[in-house]
Amino acid sequence: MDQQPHLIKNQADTKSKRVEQAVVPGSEEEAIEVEHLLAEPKSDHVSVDGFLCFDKENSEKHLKVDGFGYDYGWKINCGMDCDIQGGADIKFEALDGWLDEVDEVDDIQAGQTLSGAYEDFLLDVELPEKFSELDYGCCDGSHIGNSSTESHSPVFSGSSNSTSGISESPIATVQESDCKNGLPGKNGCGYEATATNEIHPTTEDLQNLNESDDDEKPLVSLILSKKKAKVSTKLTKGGMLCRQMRLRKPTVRYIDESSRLSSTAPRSKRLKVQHDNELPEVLSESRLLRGRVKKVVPKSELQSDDDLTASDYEDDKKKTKRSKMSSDRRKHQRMWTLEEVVKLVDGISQYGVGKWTAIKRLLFSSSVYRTPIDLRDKWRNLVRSSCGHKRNNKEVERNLKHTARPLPKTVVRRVRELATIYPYPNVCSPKIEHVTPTKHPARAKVAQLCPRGKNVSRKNGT
DNA sequence: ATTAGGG
DNA sequence: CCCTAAT
Repeated sequence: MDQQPHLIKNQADTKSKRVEQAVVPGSEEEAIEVEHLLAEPKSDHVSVDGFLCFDKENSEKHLKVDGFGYDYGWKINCGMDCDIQGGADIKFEALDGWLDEVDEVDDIQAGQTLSGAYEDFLLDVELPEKFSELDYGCCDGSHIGNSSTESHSPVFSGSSNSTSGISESPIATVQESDCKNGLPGKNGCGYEATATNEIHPTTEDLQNLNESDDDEKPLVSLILSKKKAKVSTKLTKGGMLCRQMRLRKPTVRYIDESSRLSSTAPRSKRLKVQHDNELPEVLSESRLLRGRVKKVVPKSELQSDDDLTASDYEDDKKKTKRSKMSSDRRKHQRMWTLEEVVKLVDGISQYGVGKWTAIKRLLFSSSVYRTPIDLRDKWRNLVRSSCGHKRNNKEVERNLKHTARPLPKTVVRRVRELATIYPYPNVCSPKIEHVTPTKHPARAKVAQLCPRGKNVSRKNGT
C-alpha cells in the first residue's frame, strides 16, 4: 500500500464531510485532523472540529472533537472544547472509514454528544470528573493542521425526516450491524489499512464513501443514528470512562449559555433552531461556551449543578474554587498547571506569539476553559514574571510557592528565550542580551511555520 | 472572528 | 480572568 499521506481537502461537494487534513502515515501516531465534518444541510449531521488520532502503537484511537466527548472504544476523549453548532446526530462517515478498518470495529461505540442530542435520542454524557487530561499526546504537536478556516456550518435545521421526537429515549443504539456488514468501505472504498497500517483514504475514497452512503449509507458504522444506537461501555486501558446517559443534561456551561441565550436574544447565527423542544443550545466559540456569562446567570436553570459542574470542570477539580467565584469578576480562576504552561510555551515556540487560536486549537483543544486569550494572557504573565524575577526574589518565590506553581527554570528559560525572540509589547522584555532583530535561529525556525509575525514589528513607531 | 491592550 | 477597541 502506498505510504503517502493523502491530503483530503474540502470535499465539500461530497455530501457531508470535509476533511481538511490528513497526516503522515509512518509516524508513530497518525493523526488526522478532521477539520470540518460538514453537516449535511438536509440531514442531521453536526459540524465538528476535531482530531482523529490513531496511535498505532497502542492501537488506540482517539477522536477528539471539540465540543464532544466521543468514545470510540478505546479511549474516551472529552475534547469539550465546544465548537458545537446546532447539533443532532453525529455521523462520522469519514471517520468511520478509518476507524472501521482498524480491527475492532464492533467495539466502536457511537459517540455521544455532550450537548445532548436533539430530537431522537438525547444522548447526553456526563463526563466523569476524573477527566483530567487524558493524554492526547498523540495529537499534541505531532502535526500541524492548517486550520485557518473555520467554516462552521450551521447544522441541522431540523429537517430530518425521521424525526420522531423520541426525546425521551435515554439510550440510543448504534447500528453495529451496519458497521460490520455494510462496510463497503472496506473494499469498495479502497481502504486497506489495518490497525497497524497507515490509513489514508483518498479523496476518491471519500467520495466513494459518500456515494455509498448516499443511498443506504451502509458504511456508516457509527452513526449516532436517530433510530437506534446502542451505547455500551467499554473500558480502555488508558481511559476509564464512565458514561452515563442522561436525558439531555447539558453541562453547566451549556445550561448557562442556553439559558442566557434563550432569555436574551440570540446574538449569533447559531442557535439555529433546535426543535420544538428546548434543545440546549450550544455555542460555538469557546469563549461563549466557556460559560463566561457576563452578568446574568439564571440559576433556576441550573439543575444538577453539582454533577454538571463536576463533569464540566473536568480536570479542574480542586484547582478551582467555586466557593468564591460568586465574585463579580473572575468567575473561574483556573490555575495553570505546569503541563499547560509547558504546552503553551511549546506552542508558542512553534507557532509564534500571537497565534493564539492556532495554539489553542492544536494544543489546547481539549482544555475547555483555555481560550486563546487566556493563552495570551498567560503568556503575558509568563513573560512578565520571567523577566521580572529570575531567582533572586526568594521571598516572592516562597510566597507563591506554597500556593502556586514553582515554575521550573527550564520553563522560565524557555519563556525568556521566546520572549526575547518575540518581544511582547508592553511587557518588559527580558534582558535582551544581544538579540539580533532580524535573524535568530529559533526565530527562523518559527518563521516557516508562522510566516507572518506581526508581533515583532508591531510597534514600529516611525 | 482574532488580537492587542488595559483593568 | 474580564472587557473593549482595533483590525
